[in-house]
Amino acid sequence: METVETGETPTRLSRRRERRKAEIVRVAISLLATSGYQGMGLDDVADGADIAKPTLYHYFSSKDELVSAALETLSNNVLNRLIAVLDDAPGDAHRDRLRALVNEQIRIMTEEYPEVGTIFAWQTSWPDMHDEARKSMRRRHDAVFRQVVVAGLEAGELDCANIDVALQCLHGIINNASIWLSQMKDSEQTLTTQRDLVSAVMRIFTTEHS
Amino acid sequence: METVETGETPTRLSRRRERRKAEIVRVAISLLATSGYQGMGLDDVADGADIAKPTLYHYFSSKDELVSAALETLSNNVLNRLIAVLDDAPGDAHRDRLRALVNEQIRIMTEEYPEVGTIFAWQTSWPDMHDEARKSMRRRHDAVFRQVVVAGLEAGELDCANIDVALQCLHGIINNASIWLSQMKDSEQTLTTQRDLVSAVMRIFTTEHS
Amino acid sequence: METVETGETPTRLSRRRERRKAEIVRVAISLLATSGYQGMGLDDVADGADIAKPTLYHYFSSKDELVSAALETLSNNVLNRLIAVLDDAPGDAHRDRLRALVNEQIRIMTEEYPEVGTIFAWQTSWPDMHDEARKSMRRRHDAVFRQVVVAGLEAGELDCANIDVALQCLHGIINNASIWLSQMKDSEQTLTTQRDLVSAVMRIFTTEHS
Amino acid sequence: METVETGETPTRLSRRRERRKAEIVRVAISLLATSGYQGMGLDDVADGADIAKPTLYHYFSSKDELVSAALETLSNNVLNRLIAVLDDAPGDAHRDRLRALVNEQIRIMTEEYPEVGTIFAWQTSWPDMHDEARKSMRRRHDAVFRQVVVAGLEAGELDCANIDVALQCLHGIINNASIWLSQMKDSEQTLTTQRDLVSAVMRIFTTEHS
DNA sequence: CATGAATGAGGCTTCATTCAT
DNA sequence: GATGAATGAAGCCTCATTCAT
Repeated sequence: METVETGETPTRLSRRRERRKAEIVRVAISLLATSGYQGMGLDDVADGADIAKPTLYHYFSSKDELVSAALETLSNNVLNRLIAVLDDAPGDAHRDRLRALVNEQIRIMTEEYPEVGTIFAWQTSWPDMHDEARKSMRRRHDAVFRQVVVAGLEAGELDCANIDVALQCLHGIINNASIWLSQMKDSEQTLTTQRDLVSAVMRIFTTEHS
Repeated sequence: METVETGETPTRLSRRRERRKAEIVRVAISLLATSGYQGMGLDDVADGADIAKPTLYHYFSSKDELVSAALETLSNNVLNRLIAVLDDAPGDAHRDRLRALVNEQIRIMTEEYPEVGTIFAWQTSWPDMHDEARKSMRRRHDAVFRQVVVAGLEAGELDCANIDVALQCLHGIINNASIWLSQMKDSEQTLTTQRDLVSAVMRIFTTEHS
Repeated sequence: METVETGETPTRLSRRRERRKAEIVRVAISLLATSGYQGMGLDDVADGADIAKPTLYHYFSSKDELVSAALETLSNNVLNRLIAVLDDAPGDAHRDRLRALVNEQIRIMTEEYPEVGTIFAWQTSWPDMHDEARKSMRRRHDAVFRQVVVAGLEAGELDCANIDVALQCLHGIINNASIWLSQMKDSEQTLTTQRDLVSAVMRIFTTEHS
Repeated sequence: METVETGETPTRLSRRRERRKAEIVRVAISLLATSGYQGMGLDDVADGADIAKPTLYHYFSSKDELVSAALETLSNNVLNRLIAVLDDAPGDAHRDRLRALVNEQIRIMTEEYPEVGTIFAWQTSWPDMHDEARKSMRRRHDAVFRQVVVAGLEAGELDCANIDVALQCLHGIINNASIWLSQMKDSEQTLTTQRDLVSAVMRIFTTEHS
């Protein structure tokens, strides 16, 4: 949950370094989401993290390394929350587990990372060097959902003609919904919309509807 | 093929100017889609149109004016194709008309504008100046689909709990699918996938499935 | 009074060419005065003369040639008017002739060329190539005044310690007054000020004052 | 020697910053005078200050901000020197004080700022943004001279028909003389000319001459 | 460790000038 | 002769990055 490469110096007061790093990454994720790769200026990152621009280079050797760290952190946080949902309800019906996953994903996007969809969208305009990281994220993210869908299909609880297409639809809906939902002012309406959204997604995977 | 602002001088070889303008806009649309607003450099536009950079200023007085023209051309082309589909089959069942719309939209995105989804996506990082154009495009685009869905709901042919949510899902699926589909190599698989995609979308609007 | 290099083709309907040239030069003089050498864009000149920019090159082979023509026309017009004043009153007292010269110069600057002072001011920022023309203009201009002053000094009508210094003062006063006067709104005040200005200049050349 | 905005951090080697800033401003003043606003290129400023062009932006956020600083520095330096002259001889006769002022102004223009006249001349072609600064400079500059002249008129030591006209003449003479004088090679002649110049100016304000 | 200073590369835009029609 | 089209050079400004303190 901290950063990945810990382990060398178990614990020391260089924890401060990790805290700073995490703060910088947090700002970077936010800027990446709102402004895109080209729009994220190191000036803005430094401002947001309350440090001077050259100080960034004590933590990340280049803009692209910072971006990589941001992508990785973002991936891990999202995946961890999704996996936690599955762990919390290991015995549920597959249909309910899928519903829970979708619901959690939507909550992540409205509450914590309103912008994550724009980062991992298929979209290009990112340097090639990050393609692998973004593809990997999408793959791992897809695997979480796919595993539940496959089990549901085998158990006869779910039903869709083409699982690849169905999962693409799922990702499309979720990515698109992220910013749309986070722009709603009325919080009650937001909740209602979220519920309807989950239902709409479930339609893609089920024949009879609740 | 559809340049705007024609009609003033139906004259002769100033057609060349319009052709050049259209070519520049074409390159701009492509770059906007692949690289985003910030990533679209006038150098690249000029290169793509085989002219020198300052020559761009004979046709567009600034980068933003070129971008505006690109957005407008893109909007008009897409909307015209969708409307043409509706006009071609005015008497069909609403369900079939919706299916035709979705199908056409997907074809637009795979054949002509593989990237249109990324331009009109909710995403930010565009100068405020273009917000209105992008919102307007989404609004008009949504209206085409909504009108068919509303008619279908009233006729009892379609059925969805929340029309706003359903349409958002539709747009999300389509936007997301655009680049995904255009990256497929095998053209037969592409066709199959398109068909499955349309079916998946239709699930959101219908209770019994064909 | 037309342009200088006439004489080859005595008269023809290529008079049109000369008229165009004169119009262009007129616009150029105005822009040179209000915007300076760097500020005078050929776009503006073409606009002001109601022709297209490349058409300028049919009349002047470069910006600098146009500028040269402008300087020459300006010089000639001003000098011609000053000489005409002297010719009109050949027998007057030298003091009165000087007063008439100063008065005419001020009228030129307020009525016809409000900006001429800024062009021939000592100021630099002009390409070297025009230095000679500007120096020559100043020399010829100075000669007109100097000739009267010298005659006045010899006749004992005028009196100044250093004729070079006195003439420099005269030019400085006149150049500076040009834009100052032309900014006055009240035309009666303008007249009064002009009269006082002439008196002030005369003080430099006379011991007893009228 | 007089940098503005000191006092905040009376600290140590951030003095270097102020020195650099002053150096840049010095170069800018010189270029503004010799080349005008449009002629002053940031390339030249950077060359003159022996730094790279982007480095300028560490000190001034735009060309216009640099120009503003240059105008302000120039104004302050000139006014301070003039006021110092008045302070040095507070008890002198008004006529002598005026003579001292004129003398000092001429020395400023020949020794330190040969070009100041061309910057604050009435001339246009400057962006509107600097109009206020230039007008303000002329106003404050005029006030210094006017105050002495008014006192001299009231005391009966000076005499001129129209004080506004007389002061305009003074400024015109001084501005015009600046570059003229600074082009003289022979330093003895320069001194003689300066003295004669002061005498000529004094004629405008006095009836009997020394 | 932290930062002010510095900069090469690149981005948008303007301008005087040439070329083809 | 007149003009729309085209462009190389230059101008102002930004940004990721390095260096010295």
